[in-house]
Amino acid sequence: MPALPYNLADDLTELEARALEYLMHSSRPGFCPSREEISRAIGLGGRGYHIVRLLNGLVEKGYVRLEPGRSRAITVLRRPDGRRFSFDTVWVPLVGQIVAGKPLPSVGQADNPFADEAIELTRGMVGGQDDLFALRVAGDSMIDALVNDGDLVIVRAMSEVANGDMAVVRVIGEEGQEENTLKHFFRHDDIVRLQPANPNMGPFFCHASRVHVYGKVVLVIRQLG
Amino acid sequence: MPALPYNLADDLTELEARALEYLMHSSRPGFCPSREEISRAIGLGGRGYHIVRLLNGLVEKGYVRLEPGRSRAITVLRRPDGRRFSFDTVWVPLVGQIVAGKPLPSVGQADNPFADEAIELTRGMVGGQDDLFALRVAGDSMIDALVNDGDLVIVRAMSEVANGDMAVVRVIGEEGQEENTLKHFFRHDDIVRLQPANPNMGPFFCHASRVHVYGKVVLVIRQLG
DNA sequence: CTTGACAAAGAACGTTTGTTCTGATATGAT
DNA sequence: ATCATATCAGAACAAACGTTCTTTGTCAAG
Repeated sequence: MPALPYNLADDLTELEARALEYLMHSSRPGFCPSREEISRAIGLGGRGYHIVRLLNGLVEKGYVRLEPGRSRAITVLRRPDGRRFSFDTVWVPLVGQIVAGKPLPSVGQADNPFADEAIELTRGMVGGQDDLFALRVAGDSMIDALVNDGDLVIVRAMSEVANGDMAVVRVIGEEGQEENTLKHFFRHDDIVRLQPANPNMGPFFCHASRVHVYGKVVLVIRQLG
Repeated sequence: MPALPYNLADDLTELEARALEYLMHSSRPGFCPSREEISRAIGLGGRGYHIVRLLNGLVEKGYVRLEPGRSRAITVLRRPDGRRFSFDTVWVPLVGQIVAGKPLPSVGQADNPFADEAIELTRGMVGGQDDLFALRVAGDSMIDALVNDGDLVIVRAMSEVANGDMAVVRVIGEEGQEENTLKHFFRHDDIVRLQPANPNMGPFFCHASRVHVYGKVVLVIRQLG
């Protein structure tokens, strides 16, 4: 039995902890173990009264819930260390790339090669937030936001963000050129200050009418390997 | 029947789509519907041959998987719009902070204030990898790796990494001082080249005996919102 | 109207599952 | 050694489950 990566709550017996561990790691949609399977998994046999007592113990201590009258219906509520357990994931559509010089693709655009892709995240990572979309960063033009080529940026779509939020914005320059960036957003009356995440770099100021906000950056994910 | 928030794949019949919709939204760890429940949910009755045909259709089209010989064992593979669907998550223990000047905490250390924490990630994000642990970055000393204060670094524990991998390493200086960094790792005979992720910064060379590898960085996560 | 094709529902059957009762084994106190 | 207690395992039973066969109903073509 390998060491667990966390401390066990002290109200669990050895067998209860093993059963809970097994349930937590094996239970998924489409795979709900029966009592005999639990019994075998923790080194016991059969499906006799000992399993009934073991599961009742876990129920009374608040670790699992049994659906009465259903087979294979055991829901884990808390982990063996007592912390809440959930299995919630959300799918975030990958709407396209973010490139410094090009406009952002819109959701549901017909000719978007990314339209079919989506990123699966745990709900714990994005909170209960709605209106999320993902962008793949192309090029190293946003390196001052500590975001590099290939990184994923999860954005909550909103037209106005709070001061200090990291925002995906489009800046229209004096000569009409346009650029997307990721910056900390501060607005003082009609002047917007865009502050790079890299503390070694200075801010950029411009008039609010020249800044279009796509949304607030919720998460940056860099997959390396 | 309310409108679905996406377009249905055109290889699904009306009933197949309804059944898949029900499976996708009801299936969770601890709740796996039986065939009769599916039948009732889509407005039919009983558990006769029509349900067998319906499920076989979904299997043949690649939308679900049935575990042979198990009851209530239907895994959704694709959503009704054809996009991939999974619910797999893994828990990665957060073993502590990574600070430039301090040694890395070890897993299961008794006085570790992070010992109870863990990060839930989707399996798609880390592949099928094992021996993962998470570190919280403290301070901005690793900004040349595009990693800032508060970021989460998911590491696969290994004592040797391949050339080019982003690695968590400990460098022992000439005067005995030690430092943790995140760098791209290259080894040429006994000389190790540590290359910052930021292309604007130059490499660092040192003897292999002065570099201790903790593992390979698999994922960097920055939560902002 | 008749026929054939198809889908849904019901019946029959063997297996699985959960529950409960009972027996076997181990442990500890006296 | 004896007894009480606790725990695991097996047997018995009823309900649930999946499979297969059969029946019923619907619809379109001839």
